[in-house]
Amino acid sequence: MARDFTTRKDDFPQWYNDIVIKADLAENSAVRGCMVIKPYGYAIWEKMQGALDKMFKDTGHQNAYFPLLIPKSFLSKEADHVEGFAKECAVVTHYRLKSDPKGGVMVDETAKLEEELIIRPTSETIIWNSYKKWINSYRDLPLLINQWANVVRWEMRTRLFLRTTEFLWQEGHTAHATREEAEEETERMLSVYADFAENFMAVPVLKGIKTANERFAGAEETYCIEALMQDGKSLQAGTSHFLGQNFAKAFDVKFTDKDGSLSHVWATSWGVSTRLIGALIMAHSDDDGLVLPPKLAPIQVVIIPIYKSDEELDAITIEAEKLKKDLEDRGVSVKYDNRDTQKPGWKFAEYEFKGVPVRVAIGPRDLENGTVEIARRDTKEKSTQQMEGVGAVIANLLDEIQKNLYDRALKFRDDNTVEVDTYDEFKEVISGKGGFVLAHWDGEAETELKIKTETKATIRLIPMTDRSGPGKCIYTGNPSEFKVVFAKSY
RNA sequence: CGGGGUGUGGCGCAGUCCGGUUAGCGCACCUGCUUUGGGAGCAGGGGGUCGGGAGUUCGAAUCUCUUCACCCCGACCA
Repeated sequence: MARDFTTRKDDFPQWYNDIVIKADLAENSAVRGCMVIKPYGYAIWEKMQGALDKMFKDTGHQNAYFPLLIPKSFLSKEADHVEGFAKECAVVTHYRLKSDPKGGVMVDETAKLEEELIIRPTSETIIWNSYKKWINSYRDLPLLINQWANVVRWEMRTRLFLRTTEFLWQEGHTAHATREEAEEETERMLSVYADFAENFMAVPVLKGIKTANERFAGAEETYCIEALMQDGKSLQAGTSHFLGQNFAKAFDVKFTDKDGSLSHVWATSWGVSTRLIGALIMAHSDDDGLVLPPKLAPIQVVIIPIYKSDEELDAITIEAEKLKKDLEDRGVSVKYDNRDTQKPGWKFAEYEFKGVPVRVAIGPRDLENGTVEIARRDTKEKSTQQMEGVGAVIANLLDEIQKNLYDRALKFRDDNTVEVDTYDEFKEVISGKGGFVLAHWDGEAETELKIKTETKATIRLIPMTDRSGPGKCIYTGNPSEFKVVFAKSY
């Protein structure tokens, strides 16, 4: 096969980019920093949405939709929040254009907005403005809302899926009567994300708490899941925030409790974005292209006929359609690619690059022998199977691939997670093969920043469980209760 | 916003230093024939305001000025 894209070893960022482009997931658009998500890439997002949406509904949430545009004054109601997002907000200042004498159109300065609108970087403020109206009594709680939306954050540097100016995500926003309930919700949704990452994306994740430096602007506590990519860098795959009463106070959202007392409600927010597609790519794909876990693959099985004459194709099509029906009855998504415009070899390469988990080839030899050729994408193994009963074999194989991808990613993470006790060891690992590095830290934001400046590594999370015993901070030597997880990150 | 780079058929590039027939190559595209179990071969064909503007010159993709766009590296981030 002619190699016309980069390998991971050669240039990991370029490899990533080549996969996104060549697998036809997305491309850069005419708008700087914004991408076009192409049908195949969007199909993956739709699979993610489908699974997540069900998990949200199963945990009692409902979908709603709030405006894209937020009055500028709303953002400034919560001090930390505005400080965190102000630098990356797109602002709408006018509502009309007029024709330009020099040609084209220009902003009509007479159509200046009374109050400027910002394009949502996140929706806490516009949502809490509504919640004020919706919540009066303990009977209105808990309020469990999710929205699927696009948001805009004016980033300086962008990368397809990983960081773009506009991106798609879901944001959950909940209100509760007590701190405990809100904290439970925060952790519940973190578990939902971890469950999704591991069981659908086949990506093992660490769950934990962010340090103050990495905390969401306006949150009291930020929980996260972090996944290790093949280049040894960590990617934040989802966040869940305990917002305390910050937004309730900022937007004056109070409720009357059973005993007649009036108090501010407790809040959470949580989100995952199209960035997950980037995580998927960097966790599983190889030098032959994209590798998709069956549960998120838009096409799980592709059937390719190999033939010389129309008669041969007709005979193969009968078998192929039978198999397709059999698989579809088992809930498997199948594409029978009988295009005469591309050759079999071309199709093999194409679907391989697009990460289709299982390929079935049927040719004249198979018709004679009552067999099919099956190739799995994850290991590149090929085998010949009896046509009889092959539907069940393929269904099992899909499960096996799903599991294999997870096991492989978990092994990679285990192989790339080390504990260190000295700063020298720490620097050696971080500047070397990377990965997750567990080390003692004294809990000071300043220490974390110094380590970041010197090594580019940050604390990805503070473990919630599986904590080590006490020790001394690798940087300052001050006492530390347990080790935290460092890594370079996306 | 600093530093670097690139703009030439749909995509990727050569040509630019040192100006000179009709601006070339690969891929893709179209037609025909042969092919089809890992990106087929041969033959023929179509497609370009050389990013825009101004200038120098007998003559500009090439030199000068100007302008626009995009990419990469840094500060910020799901």
